[in-house]
Amino acid sequence: MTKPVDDLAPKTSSYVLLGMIRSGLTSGYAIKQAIEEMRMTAFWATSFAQIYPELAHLEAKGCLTRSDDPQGSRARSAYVLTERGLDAFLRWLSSPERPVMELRDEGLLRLAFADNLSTDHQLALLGRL
Amino acid sequence: MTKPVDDLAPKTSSYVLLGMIRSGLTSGYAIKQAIEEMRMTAFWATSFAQIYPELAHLEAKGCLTRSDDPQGSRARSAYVLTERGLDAFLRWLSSPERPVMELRDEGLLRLAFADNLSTDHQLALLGRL
DNA sequence: GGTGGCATGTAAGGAGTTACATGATTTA
DNA sequence: TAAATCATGTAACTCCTTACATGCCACC
Repeated sequence: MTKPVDDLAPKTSSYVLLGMIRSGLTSGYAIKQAIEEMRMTAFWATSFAQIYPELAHLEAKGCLTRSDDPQGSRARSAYVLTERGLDAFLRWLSSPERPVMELRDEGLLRLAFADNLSTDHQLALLGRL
Repeated sequence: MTKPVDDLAPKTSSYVLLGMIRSGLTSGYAIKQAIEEMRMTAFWATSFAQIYPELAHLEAKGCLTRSDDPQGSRARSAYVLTERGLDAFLRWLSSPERPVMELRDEGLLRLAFADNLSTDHQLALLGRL
């Protein structure tokens, strides 16, 4: 038995990378830029410290192929999807499982405890939301 | 120089506990229940594995005082705020810093990549949001 | 010559999760 | 008597963050 494709990229952040590469972005740096430019950070933030190790990991799992893509004498990597990678990505996209939806809102949390403050401090708190 | 009160409870989840105890809840179990009943999980989730160690930590820092509060022969702990604890809580509540607001929405993420699917799969995806 | 952008990465640690473990009490 | 609820906790792990480190290149 071969392992099911689902195991190749267990965490959602992996699929962000697969999807971005599928969209034609080739380097980690370009992916990070795109995530910010299209304001994907609003509902799925990432960092370089996540992206680069995860690209290596996805390559090791056979979801990506890496190649050198130097700009002059400045090194750059270019990634493309393998068939396995594309397959994993598309399976995730059309997976019937309920998608994760998590919110952490410190403003609402403070609001929930606002009865501990005086009226003017409560107003100030609302202003900071 | 004594340490500033802000250092006593650096993470937001600590203040949830301080606030709940301030509201008159005494045990970790009761706090967890209340968080779920008032649907605070919608914007700030927690678990027992977070609550119990953190209560011990806040006690060690001098923000809480613990006492035995058995129910029959079933053990239970009761916590109350110390002056330091109350002080830390109120400072957090009226802190001028921008409150943290983080969203992780896998549904929106999939939507952002929906152009990789056929029309009927796209519709199915919308149905799963 | 310095600042800012391009490009890739590592180290250390914090915050939170799931799963497990235990035992008493209440309710069906 | 079995299941649900009350009550507390630990172990192992994952994910993610901040801070750091390096070096090239273009522009002013």
